[in-house]
Amino acid sequence: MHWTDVAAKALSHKGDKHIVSTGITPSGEFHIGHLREILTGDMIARAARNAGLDVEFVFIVDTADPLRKVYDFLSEEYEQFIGHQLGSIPAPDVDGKPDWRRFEQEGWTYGDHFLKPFLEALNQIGVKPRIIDNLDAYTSGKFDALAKIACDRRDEIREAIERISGRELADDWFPWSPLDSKGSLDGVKVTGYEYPFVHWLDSHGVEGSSDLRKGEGKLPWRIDWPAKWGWIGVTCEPFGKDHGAAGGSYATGREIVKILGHEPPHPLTYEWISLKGQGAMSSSAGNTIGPIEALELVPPEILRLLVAKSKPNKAIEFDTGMSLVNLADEYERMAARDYAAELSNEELSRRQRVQIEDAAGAMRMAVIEEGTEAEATAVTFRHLALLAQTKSSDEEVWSSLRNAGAIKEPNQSLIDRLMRMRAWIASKHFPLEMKISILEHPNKDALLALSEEERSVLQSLADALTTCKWDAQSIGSAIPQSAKDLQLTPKSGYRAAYAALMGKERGPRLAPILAEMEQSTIVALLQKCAALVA
RNA sequence: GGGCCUGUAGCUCAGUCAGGUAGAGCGUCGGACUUUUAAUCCGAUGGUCGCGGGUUCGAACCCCGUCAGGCCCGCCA
Repeated sequence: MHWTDVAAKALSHKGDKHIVSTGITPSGEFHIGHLREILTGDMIARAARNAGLDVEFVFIVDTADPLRKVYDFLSEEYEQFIGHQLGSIPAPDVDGKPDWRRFEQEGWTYGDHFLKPFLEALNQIGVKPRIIDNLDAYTSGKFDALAKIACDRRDEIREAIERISGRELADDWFPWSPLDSKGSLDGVKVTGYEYPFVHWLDSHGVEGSSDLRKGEGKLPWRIDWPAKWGWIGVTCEPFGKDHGAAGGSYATGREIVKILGHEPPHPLTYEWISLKGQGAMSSSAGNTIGPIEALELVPPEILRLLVAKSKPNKAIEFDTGMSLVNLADEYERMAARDYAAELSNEELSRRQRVQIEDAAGAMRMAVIEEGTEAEATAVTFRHLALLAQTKSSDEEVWSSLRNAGAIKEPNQSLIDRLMRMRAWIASKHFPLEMKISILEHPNKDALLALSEEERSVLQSLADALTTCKWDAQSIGSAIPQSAKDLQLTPKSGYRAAYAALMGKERGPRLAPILAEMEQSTIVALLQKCAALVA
């Protein structure tokens, strides 16, 4: 059973109606690590719907969280906003300075700034959650009832946190962080509580009262989370391994939510996504890849497959080089399989059956449109990479594929793929290994690796290409013909050509590539090679 | 200090919850395809299941210990 189906089954034991929730703090650029959070939730929701449950998927944007520090991409002016809520401060402009104009005229906030591109990415990748703005939830009173319970029963909550996390809370700890006279959550002392007011004294010496009903403050994270579960009615939530450890916020949350009068959601802990060779992603270290950037290179269904095929507790290494090619080709192979037919084989061992079911499950989760069948495009990533590099216009790519019988007309997903392929080739991420290049000088080692017979073809090949018409078709027949003229197999001709022109044993189809180059350059290179081994 | 996760073929991982002859995909190697040689098809190759004990007729799986990597117990997907 695919991991999403395991989760769906667990949910079905608890009831028919479910709310799967995810949440992210928009403190900086979103990266593909965040995509795992939201895709994990989306996939569980899909699987649960497949299992006949009534499921809603929500995404909570934690705009009530404070700005922790002045990040590298922010100007010093943000110093004044430390401790202020992300949904109530201006967004940075291109220079990292607060954009007051948009803030005042359009209400464009820091949270909006980072959320917007992420929502666009979600749209592309087929995730359609109900979005909850956490700051709005506070100010509109959604947290009121549970915040009251938390304040009333603060001793029980304090005891739970201290016991489970093993840390000691300060004497003046209080389960509500009021906003101070300047709008900051930092350095505020709670001096008293009479519902609906929490009285406070701030770092400027100002006293005031925070109204729970109006969200003039927020619950600290370890209570904020279970309170969300409560008022939204969350029954399932995936979260990163940081929250999942013993003593972590899920452990305290599951007890606190009971104090608040609700049941804890079904948990699912997932591992991080890291960038190959660079460790965990972190905005401050600058080693991130944004969802938008990733989607410029990778088709969305392939990004989904990456998450779907890995069990949540497995760390994922994201790599924009060769692994991406392999992943994309794997998608094509998996899309072309007939899982029902494979499973109808009675002789399968339990192990083989599980592997087929998992592959089928991963493909169900990979498709963008829920409930549709993955469609194989009949063109591998490798082949498309080759065509994109040798054909300057898209039409030439399609006509090549038509001639090969791979397609009749390109469908939209193939058109998108070619567009992304071109972006990938132009980017720094495109692997050298995939790059097509014709040698400038003979590669002696490659020539010496040829057999005597193969070497003897070189001269014949040089001659054939000197006289041949310079188009793909003529070149294509000249290569094998030059070997046949010597009573050798076409293979010898190809091997000689690859060694001489690319310094490799094999490679992509040569004719169309050569046709794009100068005949005299190619012939000169072949002559040199022939002379070298003569 | 306490706890969680991970360690299985060259690589990526299933299989561990319900103990019963070690499984996939990729790669590699070989063959086929007499002009599309990064393609496709067929076949083969490949593992002291991190290590050491224990329980058992039988352990990758359960128990104890141990090593390595990652993470949590302030904030972090």
